[in-house]
Amino acid sequence: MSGETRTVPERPSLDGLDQVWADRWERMGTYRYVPAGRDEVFSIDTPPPTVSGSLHVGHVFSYTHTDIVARFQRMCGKHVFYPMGWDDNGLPTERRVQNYYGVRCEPSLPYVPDMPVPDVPPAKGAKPVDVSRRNFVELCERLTAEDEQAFEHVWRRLGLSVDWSLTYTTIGERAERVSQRSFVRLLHAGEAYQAEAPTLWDVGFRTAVAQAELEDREHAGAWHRIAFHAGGQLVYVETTRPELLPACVALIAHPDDERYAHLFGTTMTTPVFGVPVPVLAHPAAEPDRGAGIAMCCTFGDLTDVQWWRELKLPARAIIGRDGRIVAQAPDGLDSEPGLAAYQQLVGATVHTAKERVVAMLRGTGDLDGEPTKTVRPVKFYEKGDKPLEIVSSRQWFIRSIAHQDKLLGRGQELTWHPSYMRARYEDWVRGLNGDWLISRQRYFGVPVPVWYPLDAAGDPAHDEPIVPAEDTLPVDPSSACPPGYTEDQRGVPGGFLGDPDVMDTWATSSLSPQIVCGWEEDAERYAQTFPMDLRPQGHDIIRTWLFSTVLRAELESGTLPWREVALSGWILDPDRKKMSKSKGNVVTPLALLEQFSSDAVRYWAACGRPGTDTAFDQGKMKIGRRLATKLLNASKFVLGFPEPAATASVTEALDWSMLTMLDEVVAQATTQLERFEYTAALERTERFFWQFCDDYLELVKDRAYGSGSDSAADPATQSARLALRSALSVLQRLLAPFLPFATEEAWSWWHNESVHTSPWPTTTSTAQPAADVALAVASEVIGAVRKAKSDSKRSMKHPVELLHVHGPARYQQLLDSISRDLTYAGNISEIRFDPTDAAQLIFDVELAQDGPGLASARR
RNA sequence: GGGCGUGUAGCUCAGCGGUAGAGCUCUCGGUUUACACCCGAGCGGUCGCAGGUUCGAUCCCUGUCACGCCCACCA
Repeated sequence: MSGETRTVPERPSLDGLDQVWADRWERMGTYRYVPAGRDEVFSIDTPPPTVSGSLHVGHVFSYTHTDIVARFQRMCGKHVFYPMGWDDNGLPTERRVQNYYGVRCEPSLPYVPDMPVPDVPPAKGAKPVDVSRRNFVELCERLTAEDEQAFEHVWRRLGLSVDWSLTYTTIGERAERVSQRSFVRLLHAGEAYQAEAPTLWDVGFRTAVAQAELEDREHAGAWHRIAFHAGGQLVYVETTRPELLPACVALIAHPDDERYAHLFGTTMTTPVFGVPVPVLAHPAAEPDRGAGIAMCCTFGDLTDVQWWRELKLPARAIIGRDGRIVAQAPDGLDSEPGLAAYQQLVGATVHTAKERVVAMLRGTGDLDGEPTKTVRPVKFYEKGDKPLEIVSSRQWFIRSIAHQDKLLGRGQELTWHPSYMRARYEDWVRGLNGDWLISRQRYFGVPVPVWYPLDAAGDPAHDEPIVPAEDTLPVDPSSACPPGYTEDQRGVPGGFLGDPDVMDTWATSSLSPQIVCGWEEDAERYAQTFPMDLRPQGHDIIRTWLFSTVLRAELESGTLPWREVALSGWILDPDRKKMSKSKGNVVTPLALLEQFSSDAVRYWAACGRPGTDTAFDQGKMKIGRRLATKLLNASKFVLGFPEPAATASVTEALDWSMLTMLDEVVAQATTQLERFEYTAALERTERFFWQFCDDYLELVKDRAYGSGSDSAADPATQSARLALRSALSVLQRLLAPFLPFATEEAWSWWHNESVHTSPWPTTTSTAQPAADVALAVASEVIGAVRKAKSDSKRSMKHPVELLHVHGPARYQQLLDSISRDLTYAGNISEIRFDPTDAAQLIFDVELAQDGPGLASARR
């Protein structure tokens, strides 16, 4: 026995149920994972929300979808493995900690044990306080722990049926160990490697970023038409980045472009800086763009990188990691006036350098006309606020290009909800243009677990990394020593150096299945839960989280990480715009849950199908609240009738009919939930439930009360009572995944155990022939009677003298069998049936004479 | 430029080969002891547009327009 039966209240209410049941579920361990064989387990790879602020309605929306499926599977007898995770790793946390505590990470500083927590909020206008990396990480952990508590509170209140004892984080010890172990193995397998290469670089965060984290933004710029020289000959090039002129290594036009064909193979000189550069042909040059001839710089964009690589051009990098022009003039720029010009740019930002170069071009007369303003898409790091530069640096990569075909195959094996989302994954995999860059020049993340020996000159041997043994993980090479070295050898010639980088968040969160399933640490659990059953996630992170998780599982175990993936849509505000904080239209989830009740908010969420963007709609929440309240009232009403006798059986056509219809609802809802069509399952169940309340309950009331003196013995009364309770039991369970609080409350009025661990209803009724239409016909009759009364503006209680029914003879017997219920529900004195040739039933309703006499309705 | 999705009642959406559906809104009516956080009835649509297939098309095909999203291009 896991709970106490609660009594049916005088006036059932939703208010307060959320808290009562959330607490009780925790106490009773209702959602605790109970280990079982793989076939009996349903494991869910929950997306760990980023803990850098607060949850919003979009989270509530998508996590509810997963919970509905989890609850359904649990009731179907599955041992549901449903953990929650927190993504506290990475840049969003760093940024938040910087602002919240007013600190900045300075890796060169020593660790200060027991450092006092900075004042919160920091004094206005105060300069950020520099703290060591380890102290910075401690502050990150401190702040995320607070946020995680707040998040958990919301999730419990929403009624997510997660097992909180399984909670993981993406920066906890276990996650770090898994992340580093996988990295070390990939390194040994040759699937992880480092390379010095041009990489996309965010100058604000001063870190490399991956292809998957890019986004295009409209950025204002201007076309500059500048002259290149060869003897007396001029060629005009149009560029939006004149500041890169000193980084120019070639001029490039399309091989078929006759305008420039005569120049291919010749050399021209850059204006101002006087550097000779070759004129080359390459098919990536587009004759229609600008002047048709491009200035290739190292590096202005990815096309420059392509040309540089394929045409084996020299590197003349001029932009440093801080986004400023580096002091060292590039090779090839060696003329007196060229160097003098370059000196004026050193230390300048890209923006300032551009102005200065333009001024110089004006000075030498090499700027043709005035710059013409333009707005064009420019690549940004999705979390950054300055355009990305391309900087050459040493970085770690995981091979993905080599596995493209295999990854496409995995995409085919995976079941997608909705199925068309597969196309996005395939587009992404086909469009990969490089391996996955996983190293980041940041602090709060899982460290790259390698050291490098230092040679006699103190230079690191990057191609001979010292890799830790797996049983020593996790390690932080910035504080731990490699085997065979002592700490005093750190950074000295002949000693060692730790890799200063951390791995990108996705490099760890892509291992969420391995982290939660106990990979390499709990063989039993791993066998029970991996590969997992379901990955729910947003469609916006197919190219990041979904892709990278598939890749990691492929590399680690040669399998898919899960069987199915369910993509949720966006929440749109009522103006059909995506809801976002910046627009100020975000409502806090807790306020909604309090205002409408958790069940009501869940109902709204359940109305959004997988992959479909859904409007934020408080009207839907009101309807959900109405449904939940109705369930309480209807349950109270049904349970108010005496229990059916032990010998009771369903004997009446109307009761049979209702139960037969309900059977069909069960069958459909079950199939739909198995297919993640929870919206359809809810709609189907809800529609039946309202017919059950509006028509069946009204029809059967009198019979269930038992009007005669010996009512309890009347089989018809017993039939009604039995049918009512049977239907109620099924309906409460069908609605349980959607409205866990109201259903649990109403279920507790007559059961000891939780509805959420009760078996999902099955189709069991032994329907009698022709009984299946009785309720439909009865509803039709009642509808006609109600319409007649409504048309003559009478109360529904108003007596009907005569109900005259015309129609096919086969309805005679059916009408007889339900006439008792009909006469009560419609307050009808007499029902007369006349067989006719008509295909349908026709009703003449004769109201009692107390004013305007006869009304009739035809249906 | 490529791909995907969506266009059905004022609103939110279901239906996807056989006489247009639900809820909300609106109008009218109802002190019916499960529920006024309620109940009943009604108004409301050439199913984006144009062709085609079919006995028959909202549903299938082709084209087209509009909106949204993803990807690519970014000299």
